[in-house]
Amino acid sequence: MTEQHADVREAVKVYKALGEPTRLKIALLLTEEQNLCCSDIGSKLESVAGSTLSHHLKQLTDCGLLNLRKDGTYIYYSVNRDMALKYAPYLLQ
Amino acid sequence: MTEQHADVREAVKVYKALGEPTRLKIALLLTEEQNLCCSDIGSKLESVAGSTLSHHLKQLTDCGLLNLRKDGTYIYYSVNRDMALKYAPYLLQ
DNA sequence: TTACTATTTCTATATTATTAGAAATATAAA
DNA sequence: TTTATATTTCTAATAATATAGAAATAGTAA
Repeated sequence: MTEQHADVREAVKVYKALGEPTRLKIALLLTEEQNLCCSDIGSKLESVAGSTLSHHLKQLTDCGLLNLRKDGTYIYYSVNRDMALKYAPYLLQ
Repeated sequence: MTEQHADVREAVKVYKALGEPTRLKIALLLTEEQNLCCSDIGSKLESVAGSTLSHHLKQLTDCGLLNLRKDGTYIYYSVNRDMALKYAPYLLQ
């Protein structure tokens, strides 16, 4: 394992996050339209419970792929383009 | 979901394959040194049973990330650079 | 305060994934 | 043929993940 792969653990987290259809769709939604909140995203997917969505969004933010901005009761999510470029530029196509 | 994301299912398979430490390490090993066989790879990882390794290699080839070339009882694996470039150029760094 | 909306946390369940031993298959070499 | 090595498949146990309902938390607005 070379120096440049010292971040294998981070990469695993990112790829694990993207290796699930709902989460990959969320990431793609957010590259098409930044700053969506949890309920916006929920309305663009078919039948995902709020608690499930929250779980997925946490995983995507925990690995660094999504940034969030709180505004009142809303949380707006956007894609961290540096992370996407590094690990999965496919998202940005 | 746009046209260019019609391959979401493929992407999920690729990212699921990379979202596991042993498999990511295998992919990284193979970008550093192409054409390793199953037992070569096994000897470069700590204590992974042959059956487990076989399972991981199958997942990596099934999603298209690895190519294989059979030679006698040996199977030599290499990274499919087009797939890596498309989904995870991080591997090739 | 009360009511309402957004999101998270708790909890439980169901599904999927990882792992490896044992047996099977395949090829090569003695 | 026998032996040895490489790899896969079968099987089962264990661990991890996805899911959603219910309850909790937090902010906003009436």
